[in-house]
Amino acid sequence: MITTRKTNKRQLILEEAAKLFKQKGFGGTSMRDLAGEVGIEAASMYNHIKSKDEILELICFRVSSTYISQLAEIEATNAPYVEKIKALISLHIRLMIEDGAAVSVANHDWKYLREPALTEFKDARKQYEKGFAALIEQGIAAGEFQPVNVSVALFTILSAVRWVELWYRPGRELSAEELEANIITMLLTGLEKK
Amino acid sequence: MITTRKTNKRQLILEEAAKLFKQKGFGGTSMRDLAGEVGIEAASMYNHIKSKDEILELICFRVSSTYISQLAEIEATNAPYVEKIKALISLHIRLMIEDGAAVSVANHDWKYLREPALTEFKDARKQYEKGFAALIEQGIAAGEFQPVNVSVALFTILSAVRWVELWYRPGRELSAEELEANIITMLLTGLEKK
DNA sequence: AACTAACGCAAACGAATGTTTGTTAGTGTA
DNA sequence: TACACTAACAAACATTCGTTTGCGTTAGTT
Repeated sequence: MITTRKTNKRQLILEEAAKLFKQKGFGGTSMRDLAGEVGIEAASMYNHIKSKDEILELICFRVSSTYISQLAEIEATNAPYVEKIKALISLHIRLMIEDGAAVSVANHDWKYLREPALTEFKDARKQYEKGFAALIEQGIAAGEFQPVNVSVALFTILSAVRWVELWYRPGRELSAEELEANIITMLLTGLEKK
Repeated sequence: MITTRKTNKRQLILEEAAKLFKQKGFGGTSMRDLAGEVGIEAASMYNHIKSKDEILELICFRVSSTYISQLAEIEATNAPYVEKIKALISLHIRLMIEDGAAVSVANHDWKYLREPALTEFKDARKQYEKGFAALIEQGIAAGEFQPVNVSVALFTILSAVRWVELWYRPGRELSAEELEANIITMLLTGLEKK
């Protein structure tokens, strides 16, 4: 029988940590809490991870690098800018639904990262925002979008997509697809009837 | 000379607490940190406040009751629903700019409230959201709005208005009025050019 | 001048924190 | 059989936390 040696317990710790950090915050989650969830003692966790800070770093950077690589893929297509923005909104919603705990942590607890990880993370986020903003800017230049302030458009979209975390639960009123369609309608065509 | 006895130091504590909680989170802010900011020792703060929890409660409920009373005023007018929604968006932006620290705390750290305050706060928020949602629903029924999903519209607006906290600093590119106009355009008429 | 209340401080409290240490049982390999 | 490695544990570590206690000082009141 194959043992569970060289196990994926490290992965389990990261998953449970993301859930707890989302639920109670980084500072509000003790190593003993986390260990309890994993099913071992707090001391035993140090056989699998270096520190509590390392856990936070691993979660945050996995999320940020996912966003950045997906942005690059979308940038590389030659669809209209409307479609690129739709794809980005869709990416955010899908990632939030599939990996909500980790995304939440990257959204809220990144500020507890220690240097140099903190600066690294902020740079990565800025890089992502720059790329996203550029697509909006080019879309305006191409006549596909209204000439709104680019920062306002960018942050409105990024924020609007965050509440999915607070709201979405599997088996709720709206399916993921309907949810996505409604948010895209709201952001691209607005609330007001013309 | 009028003394500073029976002083407003309690108010000062609350203001500094809001700033620190916003900056470092409730759990990340120690009473010693806060005392340092106020200019006294941690022990001395207990001459002015009952506990750290009380500070959080005072901040959160001041914000929530402001929102609720302002919503009631807007509900009472008989402007078109478009104007009511605009007024609500404007309220959120203005409050965030004028009292950003407290609003931030009420948005992020409310989950550290202890019972029964926690339930009270959640009920207040739910009440506010219900009232807001009703205005959107009536606006749709009146033919002023597109028939989007009401929850999606509500949370998109509420979230979109939150990023002002992360972004706005006095003396930045956009004035408060321009900012407000841009966000309203984005939310009511959408990004896409028709 | 005597009293009182407000307000500050230093010191200490127990509890909880992240982490280290020493040890042990089990497993794969030579 | 012998050795190395993995992974678990209990116990203890120093530090930090929110808070309490006791005591001094100051300022307004009688």
